[in-house]
Amino acid sequence: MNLQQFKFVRETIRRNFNLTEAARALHTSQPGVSKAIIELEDELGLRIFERHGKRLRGLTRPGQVVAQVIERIMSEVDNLKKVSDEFARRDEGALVIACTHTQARYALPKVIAAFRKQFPKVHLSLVQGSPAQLAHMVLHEQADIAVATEALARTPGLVSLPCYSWEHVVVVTPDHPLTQLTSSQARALDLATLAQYPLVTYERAFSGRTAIDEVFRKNHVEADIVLEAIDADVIKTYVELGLGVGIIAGVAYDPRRDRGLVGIPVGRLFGEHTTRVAVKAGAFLRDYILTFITLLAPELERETVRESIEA
Amino acid sequence: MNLQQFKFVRETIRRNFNLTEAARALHTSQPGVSKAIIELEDELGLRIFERHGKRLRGLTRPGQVVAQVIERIMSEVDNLKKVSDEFARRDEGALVIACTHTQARYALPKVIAAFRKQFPKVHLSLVQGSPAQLAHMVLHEQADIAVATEALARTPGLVSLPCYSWEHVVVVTPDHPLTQLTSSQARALDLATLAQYPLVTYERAFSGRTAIDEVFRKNHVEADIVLEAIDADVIKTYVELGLGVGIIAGVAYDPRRDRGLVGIPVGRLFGEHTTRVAVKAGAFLRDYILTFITLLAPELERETVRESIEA
DNA sequence: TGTTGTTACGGAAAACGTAAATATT
DNA sequence: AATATTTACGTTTTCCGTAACAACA
Repeated sequence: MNLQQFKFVRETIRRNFNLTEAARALHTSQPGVSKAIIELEDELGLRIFERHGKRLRGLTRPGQVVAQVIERIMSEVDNLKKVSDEFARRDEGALVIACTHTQARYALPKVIAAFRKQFPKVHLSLVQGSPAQLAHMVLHEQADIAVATEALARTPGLVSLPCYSWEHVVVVTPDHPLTQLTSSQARALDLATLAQYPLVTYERAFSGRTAIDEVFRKNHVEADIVLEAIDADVIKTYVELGLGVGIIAGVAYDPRRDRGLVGIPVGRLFGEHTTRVAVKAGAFLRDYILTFITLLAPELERETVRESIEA
Repeated sequence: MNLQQFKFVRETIRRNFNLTEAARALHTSQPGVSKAIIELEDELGLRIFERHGKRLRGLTRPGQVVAQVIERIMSEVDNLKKVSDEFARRDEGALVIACTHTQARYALPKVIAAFRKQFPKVHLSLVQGSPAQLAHMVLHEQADIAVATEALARTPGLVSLPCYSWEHVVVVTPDHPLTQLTSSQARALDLATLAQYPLVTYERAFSGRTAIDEVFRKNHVEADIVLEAIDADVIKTYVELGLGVGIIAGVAYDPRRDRGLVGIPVGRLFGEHTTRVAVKAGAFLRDYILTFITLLAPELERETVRESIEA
């Protein structure tokens, strides 16, 4: 039994039971992978892979259990590497942040600026995707942390912590009838009034869109969503074009920068949303990642974060 | 990086940083162990062990973290072996039960009889000790499960589940004044009455002795405990000798077998106690171990047990 | 001075890549 | 026929034990 065998098994599963691809991915020969796996199977006295003749097709029942354990072992081995990196070069390394457009464009800039000042040697990457994709990236160690409002909290295998809360805001062109509302009317802006206009907002699965739909549904108001986009910049562009009334995340509207638009605060009409940061459960957190999280969520104590992740 | 190195590091720590002993325990040469560890340290780019000249003295700060991760890795590797055993010979193997005397003598016989019928090929061992020792045995994989009333629930690293509840019973010789109580008086047998007599009961740390002390203390009654023992058989023997009044676990008194004694039920005078079964957190549970636990605690669902342990 | 850890060295074992054979789609 | 896996085999590397050396207590 050795780590090499585990690595081969893991990669073979990841490459859809194709030994050739697994071997290529690991820069080694295909027969070597085959042999190592067979030797492991022999040592354990069971078949890990289901074979149709010579083709690997999937995992046997014991194989499923073995694969789970191997996955955990390799994840700990990865942790070992991270630990050594951490002690060798405390303030150097890479940080891959998986986030939605909203986070990348509106919420993270300040945090990242502060982080860069503290850890100038850490190489930063921002990768974007849908919340479900972000969760997947962290789970598969393609990203260190994910920042989003949806999906993270209910993804098994992830540990997520609350960062900050926000509400939606309605944006319209300066000549739009809704701008004529008195401020007290605006505060009470109701769904029925809003639903008189065509709406432009987020795609399903982004930035509280599910909550928006839910609110309309619960109040039996039919909303006419003429355009969906995954980011507020696109939404704002089409609102400026007069396509309809925009509903975007509050953080995405800045009166100084968005001169062509008027923001109408709607309070918690569409609920209060909590953006969360997620990391892989059981992952070793390098010091600068911990720092990044505390910058993101200043309310959280450093030790609280570490404990929640390790538990 | 390889499993061999991990094994060496783990064993060296366990043998108090004595490479020579570690090598002996692993049936290999001492220079080999030394070299492997140094190579691992070089690869990780850090010293795991604190060295005074050439002597290993302890773990460095990074070493502590590394050791933790290695411990987890090796524990998963052990799981892998158990998994293969499980699938190779579902109903063969060994089951080491660590328990207190009370459990071994009074609670387990029925369970073990039932278990043997179901898994005749499993080799059973009963090892006894104080609850703290039992916890230690399971934690260090010298035993598969521990059964006891004390200590298990609050030992970190263990997962414990409730089996059954019991109360204490007072035992006296047939000619003892307490036998003259009417049954209604007996039901209300109070501490003050009891404390008029010398008492014989369990040692600290056994079978709810802490609860007994607590009850006397809280009620400001001075108890005269003339003899302490770790098991009910000893206690009963001395009660028969007339040394005093015995307080033992309810399961340990059987009117048919204990002819020389009279049992006086005292209800929950000394509290209600829950015997628990504990296994090491994260350990892979072989099928027959799971069965044994469900025999011990018939109230628990099989899947509930598995889930509590894996979580 | 006895005990413990590291370095040096050489034979044995295993790891791994190439080539060939075999099975699958 | 093309793709994929296993077997065979030989080279290269790593492993591991003995012996010698070095440093503690």
